[in-house]
Amino acid sequence: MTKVENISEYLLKNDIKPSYQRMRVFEYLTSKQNHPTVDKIYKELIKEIPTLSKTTVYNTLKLFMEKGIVTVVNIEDNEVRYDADTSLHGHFKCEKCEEIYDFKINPSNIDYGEIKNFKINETHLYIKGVCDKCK
Amino acid sequence: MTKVENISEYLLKNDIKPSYQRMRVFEYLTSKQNHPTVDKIYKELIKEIPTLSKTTVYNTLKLFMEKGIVTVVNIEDNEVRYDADTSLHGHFKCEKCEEIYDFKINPSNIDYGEIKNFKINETHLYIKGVCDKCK
DNA sequence: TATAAAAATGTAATCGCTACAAAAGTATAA
DNA sequence: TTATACTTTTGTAGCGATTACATTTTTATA
Repeated sequence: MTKVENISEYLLKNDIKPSYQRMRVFEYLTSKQNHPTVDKIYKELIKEIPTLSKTTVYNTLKLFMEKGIVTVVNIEDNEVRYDADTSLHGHFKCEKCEEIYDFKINPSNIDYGEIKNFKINETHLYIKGVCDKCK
Repeated sequence: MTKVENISEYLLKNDIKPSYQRMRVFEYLTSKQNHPTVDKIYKELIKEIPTLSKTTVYNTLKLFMEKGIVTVVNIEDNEVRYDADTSLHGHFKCEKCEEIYDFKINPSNIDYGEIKNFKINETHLYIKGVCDKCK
């Protein structure tokens, strides 16, 4: 995604009041490319924001989702990850090192088959396998 | 997928003892094309198998997954669905009627971008939008 | 500075799923 | 058949992620 230079402005532009917690959560999402879980975000940020509540992280992510600046990454059925890159791209999860890689998708190469005429709002592609390092 | 004519044989072929409960769960998965949740399977089957336990449904699906005859459909982050069609295909979920449609994918049309050289074990594509009926 | 509104926090409750032990069913050998 | 071991099913208890909700804190406004 295009780098967000000024988080405060970016949130305002998306109709979100830039509170301290919201800015820190968004900053965490954009600076790390690890598609973190709620728990990961909470555990990292509480190191620097000792009063942070997990509920705040949940509330914040819910708001970000509603405003469309964050998407969910559903790769495993027992963990929900979040991604501040809302542009079309795929996710690859290595079954060995558990790393998640982003990869580009050429929109014109997507094969919508018999649902061509449906109205398409979101496209999600994820792949599991073994990455180059672990092969 | 190619229709499973004889469930008992199909399970045996996949190294699964065809108990009554297992056959009924598998039959439900193949006869309905609704990609059911555990709860849906349980609630439907208990009408005819009054002693059925939800744990059995969980155990059975876990076994089917391990043996590779069932895959998970992760479209929503708060519900896990199951699919007895393990061949490559996409899922479309209508945001209005909530129906899930299968659609064919041409494997050669998948754009693996910069992860071409990774070892690919599973490919999942799902799309959200509005179906023809609801447009 | 007072008041109202918004956001953050902490606790309790809910729900899906799993762990585990007991009961029921199945296969095997004498 | 009967005894024994093994597998499967069942029910209960427990765990962990998420949500609901009331309270506290912060921010905005008059």
